Amino acid sequence: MPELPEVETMVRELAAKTQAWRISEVLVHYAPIVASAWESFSSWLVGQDIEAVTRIGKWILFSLTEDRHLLIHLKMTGQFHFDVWPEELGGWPPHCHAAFRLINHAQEPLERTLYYKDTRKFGRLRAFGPGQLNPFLASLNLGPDALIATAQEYRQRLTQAPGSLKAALLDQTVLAGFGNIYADETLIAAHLSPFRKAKTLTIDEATALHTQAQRILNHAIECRGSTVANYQAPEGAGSYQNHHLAYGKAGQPCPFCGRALNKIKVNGRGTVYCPFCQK
DNA sequence: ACGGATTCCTGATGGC
DNA sequence: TGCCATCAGGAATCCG
Repeated sequence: MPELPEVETMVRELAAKTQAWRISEVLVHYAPIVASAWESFSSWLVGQDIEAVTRIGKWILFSLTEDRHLLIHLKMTGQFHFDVWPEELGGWPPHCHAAFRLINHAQEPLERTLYYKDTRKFGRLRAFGPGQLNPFLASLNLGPDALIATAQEYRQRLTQAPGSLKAALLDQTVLAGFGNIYADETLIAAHLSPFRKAKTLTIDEATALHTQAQRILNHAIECRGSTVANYQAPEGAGSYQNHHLAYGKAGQPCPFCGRALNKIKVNGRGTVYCPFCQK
């Protein structure tokens, strides 16, 4: 599922192919994916140039000219790919719900179409006009980015979070970017139990958690993310799933002690951990 | 104030 | 083999 490393990968690949391109036309094939006002959705976007593509936690932000923005959350199965406009394709590609026709005005009439694809249709697209983005972002109340936050910030945020460490890592208002995969991977690498009350983290434990999180998130970005189920970035699948220690490995030996990894539910999320190594 | 269930969705998987 | 139930999960929302 797209978490920080997957979203970061997509953002880099999207930036390379869309930055300085102009949105000339927008089509939406499945209306519920548009979560902002329907009437203004394409009008905020059409005719604007894409100045930057950035990541905010697990959100993807296209910043356009004239203080207009396209903000996307991929949820479970959202992804992007490039192709030609639906009419020229003879219809919509499977599970594609929005199409953005892009032209590069700096060169000869080059054009490409960016498709938003989402099998389970959980993802949402929002367009913002001038002055509208920041109030929305503020309402999300996102914590510091999991990749940028310091060890001290990890400790401050986590020791103020209610509930278990697993719940705290998944809570985007505590730290932004973790999802189920990297929460489990970070916890096992730091030898910390998902059940552990976040408030009880010691300085050393918070430091270890931070160290492992940085190592894992950066390594995962180098691998262009984890491809489990059907995640793909525009340039294809990632490979970090080959480095997973816990996620998807229930019943297999713990990499540290060799005893079987356990799978349980914590706050409704599948959680794989070692009952012996993670304290 | 917390955990838990529910909702949104579809495809993959497992059991019989 | 075929069919139905279950599961997967990000995050909002509601419920106890």
